[in-house]
Amino acid sequence: MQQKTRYEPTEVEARVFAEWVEGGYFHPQAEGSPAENFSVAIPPPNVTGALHMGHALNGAMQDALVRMNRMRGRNALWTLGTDHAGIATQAVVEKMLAAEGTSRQEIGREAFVERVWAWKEEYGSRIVEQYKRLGASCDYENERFTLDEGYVRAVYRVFKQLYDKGYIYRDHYMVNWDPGSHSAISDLEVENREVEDTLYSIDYPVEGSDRVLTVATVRPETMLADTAVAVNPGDERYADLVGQHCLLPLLGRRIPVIADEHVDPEFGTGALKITPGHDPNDFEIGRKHGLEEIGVIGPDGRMNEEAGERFAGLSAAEAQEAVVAALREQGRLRDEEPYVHSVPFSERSGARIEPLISLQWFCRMDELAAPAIEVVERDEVRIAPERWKRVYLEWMREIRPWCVSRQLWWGHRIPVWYCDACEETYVAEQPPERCGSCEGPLRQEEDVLDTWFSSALWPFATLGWPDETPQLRAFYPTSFLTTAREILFLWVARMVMMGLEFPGDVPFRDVYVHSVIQARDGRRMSKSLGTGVDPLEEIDKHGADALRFGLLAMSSTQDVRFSDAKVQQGADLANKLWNASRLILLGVAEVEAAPRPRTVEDRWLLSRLEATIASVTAKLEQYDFAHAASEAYAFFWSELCDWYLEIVKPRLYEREEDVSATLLWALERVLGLLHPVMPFVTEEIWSYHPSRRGHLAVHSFPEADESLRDAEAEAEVRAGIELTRRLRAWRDLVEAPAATVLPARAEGVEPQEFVGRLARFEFEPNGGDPVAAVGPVKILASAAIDTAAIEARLEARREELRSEVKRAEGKLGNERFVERAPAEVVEEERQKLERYRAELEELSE
RNA sequence: GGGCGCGUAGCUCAGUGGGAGAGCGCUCGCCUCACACGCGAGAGGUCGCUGGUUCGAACCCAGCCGCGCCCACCA
Repeated sequence: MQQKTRYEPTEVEARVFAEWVEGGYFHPQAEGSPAENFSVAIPPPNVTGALHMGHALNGAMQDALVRMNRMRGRNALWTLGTDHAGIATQAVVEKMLAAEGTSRQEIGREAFVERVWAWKEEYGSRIVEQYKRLGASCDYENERFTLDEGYVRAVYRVFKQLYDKGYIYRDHYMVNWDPGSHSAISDLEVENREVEDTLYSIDYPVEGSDRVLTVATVRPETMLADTAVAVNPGDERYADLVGQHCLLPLLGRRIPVIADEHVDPEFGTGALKITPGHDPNDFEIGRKHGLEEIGVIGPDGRMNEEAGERFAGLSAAEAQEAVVAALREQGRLRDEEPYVHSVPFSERSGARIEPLISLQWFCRMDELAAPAIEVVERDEVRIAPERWKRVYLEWMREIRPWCVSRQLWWGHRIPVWYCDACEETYVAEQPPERCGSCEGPLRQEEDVLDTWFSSALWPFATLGWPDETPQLRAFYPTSFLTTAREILFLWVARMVMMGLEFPGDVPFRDVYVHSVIQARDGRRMSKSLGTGVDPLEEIDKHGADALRFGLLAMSSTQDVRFSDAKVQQGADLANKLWNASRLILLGVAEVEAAPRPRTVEDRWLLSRLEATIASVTAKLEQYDFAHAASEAYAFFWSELCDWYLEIVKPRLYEREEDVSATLLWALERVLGLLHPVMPFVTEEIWSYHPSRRGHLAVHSFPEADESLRDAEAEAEVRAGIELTRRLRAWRDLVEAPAATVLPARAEGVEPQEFVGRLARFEFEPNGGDPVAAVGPVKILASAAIDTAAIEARLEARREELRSEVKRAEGKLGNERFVERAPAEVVEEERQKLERYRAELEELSE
């Protein structure tokens, strides 16, 4: 420590982390109640994932709270694990197969799933290792995976029970078909983008008449699946046509003209083609009117035989061209114009969603949502910032059935078995041997469950549910959850519903929706845009503590741009901590750390320290990480280092025992206070502290001692600091050489000893004539002072004072202010005015 | 279409009713025996615009302009 004037994080972090793990500090005893303990279930990152800035921020927040609570002596559990991430993981392995010139279809389901497991064993722990780099104090002894054995059991139990309650059912229904991943996806995985398409107007002849109904569409190829034309029931233009039929161009199918409120008479011609098989709105209308549902586009995105010989086999895009050409040929194409509208795309594969009807498994949500709404309304689950509470509630109140099946191979294969012989369906946690009715063989459902179905169970499945484990008793409900707002519905809401339905209690007490860290230029961080900032690179360059401090300091309730300056600030703070600690630890006498105030400055420092502890702690508890970090920084840097250490240096050099004890005490408390934010550097410094009995990670967290607060000392030292500043500014102004000690004489109150020392003034009782006055200090003539500059300085100060006097006079001259403002505000203003006038008078002498 | 958020110093952001702040950057002076990743001193803002409420508005209200996000079934 003696020689190292720089803190080198890379030399420290891996070693310190290993010590923590060896100490077993991250694996708490499963004892006590959830109210006494503290637990967090990490938002499980995808196994395919690499640590990105969102993980790092999220992790820094969780770790700060987990560490603080662990230091407070609570059993603190931070459950770690990964999500099998169906589509993403399957895509990675499919890509590998493609590179080998094969495909999953070629090798078959069983071999494919084996390949994915092999991939997982080899690469799946990458992100876990990356969390360690961050210093995350997760329970690495009990890492979970959403497809591990116990977890699968929980998933099957949940599926079975929801099925038995009648919530889970199978239906032919309109789904978002993702041609990219060849699977249905949920509404929440669809993003709408503005796209310019062509809006085609097509004439549909009315049967037995020479009239036509003109409909508009951006998807003319879907007309092949039209089963009606709809108009608004109040639309007089078409009132007589309702109940009649149109003849579908190209195919000649007879389709009814129906009336439905959904149709906007103002849009286009007021006539709408109805395609229940390929449009979500039309599907609803179709079901309402009992229309036939025809599918002309298959899961492969190609036209099927229903589209007719002429179009079958074409891709949808090709079919569009062909249909338009055919319509034009027949003179049915009335108009085409460019049209900008929003179009659904898959967030997973990026492909344009093909709405189509298919046989899927759904989960009815109304019954599950009701209690999940109540607990949030009653603040049994608190959502912060407050505005997200409303967003959550509004979404929950309009919740729709959840399509839980996915046409993938990687995931929880749906625990349903069919008997082809007698058409029985079995839903079970364990595979049934054979059909109970006909003894025939059973065939398991091919589809797997939506990844989010299993993530929804995360807080309790990781604790051993459905078994009544000690872990579940000790740590469920978990204490809090930090999350990005984009998964509020996808994940958070579903955990609340499942938690209430299965273990029977909320999954967490507090939800903190954190800000999004954008790229430096304000765009979103994204791999594909190349705008991402790699947290591991930042850790390599500046250390994990620096990144953690930076992220917490830049975090906010609103989105913020990634700030290199804040990370640098964190690195600087680590270095400053190191060097201030060197000064203290290498300089102190051999004494016990204890508050031993001898001077007013000691009392000031202790008072400020306790105030800071109280404030920073309160901010951490309120998830106000940014202010917690910057307040701790400001106290340590400015008050402790810039002022107190400079003030007590002479006493420290003499190895005075009082100041030694006080400094050791203050250092211990500062290290403890900062440990949740910067665990590595504080732990490293602690290893040199004479009070050390064990690791800082499990040392007690400082609790503010109100008895050390001292308003008088604070005021007195504040005045001394202010005077020192003014004296320094004065010497800068007259360009006195930095090293020269200037003569001065104090009049009235004698300033504290440190004022002269830190401002480099020597106070003499006598001496010559004063050339200037700074507060109670008369500065005496000396060769080092440029007298011409003094007058300029005086005049500048007088000007400042005149303007202040004028401002205060104006305010106090306002009768209504004096009458209506609170008395103490008016009094304060009066005192200021007096002070300014006095100083002005003094300077004008 | 509905909702939410934001516009404060050159940059990134705090500040939600009583004299405009931080970090970085910039200027000047310092290698003062913990730290030059440092120390000291400064310069720099019509607080998006317009009205209103108030003794008093960056802060509350209304409207407008600009930016971002979420939700939504107008072809």
